[in-house]
Amino acid sequence: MNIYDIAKEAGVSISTVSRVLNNKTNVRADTRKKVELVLEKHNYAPSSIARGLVSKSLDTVGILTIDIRVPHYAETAYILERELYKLGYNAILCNTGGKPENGIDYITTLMQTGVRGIILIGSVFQNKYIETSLINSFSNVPFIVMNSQLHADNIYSVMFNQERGVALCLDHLAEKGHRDILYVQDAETFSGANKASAFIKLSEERGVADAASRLFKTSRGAVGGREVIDRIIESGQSFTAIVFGDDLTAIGGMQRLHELRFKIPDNVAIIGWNNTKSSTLCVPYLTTVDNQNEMIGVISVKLLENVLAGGKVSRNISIDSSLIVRDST
Amino acid sequence: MNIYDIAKEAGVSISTVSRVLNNKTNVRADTRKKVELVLEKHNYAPSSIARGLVSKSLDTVGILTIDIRVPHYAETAYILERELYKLGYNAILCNTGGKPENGIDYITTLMQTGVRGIILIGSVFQNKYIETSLINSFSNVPFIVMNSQLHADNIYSVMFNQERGVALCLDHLAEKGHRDILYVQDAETFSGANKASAFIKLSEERGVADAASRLFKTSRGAVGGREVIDRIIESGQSFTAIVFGDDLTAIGGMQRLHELRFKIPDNVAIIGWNNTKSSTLCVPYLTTVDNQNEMIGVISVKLLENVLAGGKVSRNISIDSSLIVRDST
DNA sequence: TTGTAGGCGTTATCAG
DNA sequence: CTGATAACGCCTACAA
Repeated sequence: MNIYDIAKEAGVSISTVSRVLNNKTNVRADTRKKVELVLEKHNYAPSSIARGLVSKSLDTVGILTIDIRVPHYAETAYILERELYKLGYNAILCNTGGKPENGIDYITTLMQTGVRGIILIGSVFQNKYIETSLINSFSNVPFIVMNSQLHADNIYSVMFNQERGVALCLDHLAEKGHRDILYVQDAETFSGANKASAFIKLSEERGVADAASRLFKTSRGAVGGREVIDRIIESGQSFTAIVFGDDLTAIGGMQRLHELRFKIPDNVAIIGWNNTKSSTLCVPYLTTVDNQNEMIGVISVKLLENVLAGGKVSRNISIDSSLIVRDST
Repeated sequence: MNIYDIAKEAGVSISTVSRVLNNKTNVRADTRKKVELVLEKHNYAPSSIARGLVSKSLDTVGILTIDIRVPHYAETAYILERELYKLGYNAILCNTGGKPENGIDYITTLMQTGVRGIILIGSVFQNKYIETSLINSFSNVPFIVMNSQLHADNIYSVMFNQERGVALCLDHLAEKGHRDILYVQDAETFSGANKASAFIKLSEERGVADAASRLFKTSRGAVGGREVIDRIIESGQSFTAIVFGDDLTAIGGMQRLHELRFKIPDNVAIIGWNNTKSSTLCVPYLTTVDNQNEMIGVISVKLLENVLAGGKVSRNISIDSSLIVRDST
């Protein structure tokens, strides 16, 4: 069934059918009715592909993530997909595995298929070379970057205010009487580095002498969390509280501390990040930074919508947060 | 840049360019070379949309899931996306939220956009009405159903052998000396019901009197797990081991049991299901049924590939599993 | 208000 | 082996 079949059966031309299909105003009421009847009778839906050939794009948006299996990313992808669908867009999922070359490959394919825009969940790309390559090659499609920052005319970013999150942690811990606070960075991403440098900066503002020595790095996840605890203890660095870059890493850390006979929160206070499901699956329940996932997702899609509508938009949006206090502090 | 521009620059006709683009054999070597040079020079990629207009489909596959935030589904979606991409297909993500009407809506849209096939992760649909509607409306696209069963000419299913999984649990627990084994069903899905009835059947085969009374139901997740423990105890039903339909539910159950001063595995043995990340984030580490997620995903895509290639395929594939024994039993 | 004709970028058919 | 030319299904001037 195509537009010609409908036109023939309704006794009108294809232009008229097209007008009805696209809710144009210049159609006489009874003509419209006549066409609509046929449309409904056959449950007709126009071919997106043929439409796309004219508009040079499909109603799709690419979602790039490093790995949808990471709960935090899945959460975001869910929100994005839901919001996009409300607007009539389908979401194309891409897992880059953290490899820039995969990302480039995906973006190339996405462009070829005529996506309306591309949303990056987190730091899919991390170096200037790729950034520039993006700028030069794909300037005709808007990119929304969540929690990361890239610079080009067609790039817009929605960021969680990491520094504010770190400040909340430090203030909360200070209130609880903690002086020796460590930070564990578990990702070399933009936001990971951001949090770490905020920690150093804010610690020093609060009078900590050599804050950089209170920063430890590890890999994200329970294993990384366990492993870094051993290294911290080995280092001889004193501590009564540890802030982790992600809940899972924090949980791994808690496990290891537990094995080493530390009591949480009596001997050590622990704060996680992202307010994931896991943070209430562990014992004790984890105090964590709410990353405003829902809000960032909704705003990202809204931003894309505005950009596509050609309206004036702000290029960088920053979103504040709160600390969710539970039993680990 | 389109095929005409390339043709002009290479000094050939668009037909020849098309032939080169599609690796047809009937092109003289030097002609091919000439065209390829221009192609590379401009980094040319043909429009998928225009291609789609001819082939009436795009290189996309719809992935329908209830909720990508469920770790088990995210895991599956990741595998599917990866395998599909290897084959040159983009994955369109759809979260139905468990509502059949959403599912219908998504499928309608997907058809309109010309997907090559649709893969359902789990029981997205659950009643005969919708099943029939599917059959009638969308018979021109193959559906791959994972861990659920629907009947129509264009439906193929890849199933984890639930009954075998339950058998492994019962045998393992029997070996550990357990007689009073309960099963907690945490989903009214096809596979959920499947496991539950397998439990009853196998228990009775093993000489349990009123196995049905040893089946409890709750909602999936930690909260459901906690809640069902209270009901079990209230019921007065004796037990020394509990098998849960999902890890998260099992973890909730363990938490509650812990609060009630039960020792795991000394007083109660616990088995989860799906071998999720969470199963090694809890204390004690959870014994769980490996659901062969990876295998099922790979095979599902392979099956779709074969169907699309028009080859002979088996309509129902069943996959066996193993029990991962950890500290909770 | 309605209809006709051309174009969107490919692939496929059929001559040459 | 290569090149016209006609689809594919829709949208959009432009004409009536």
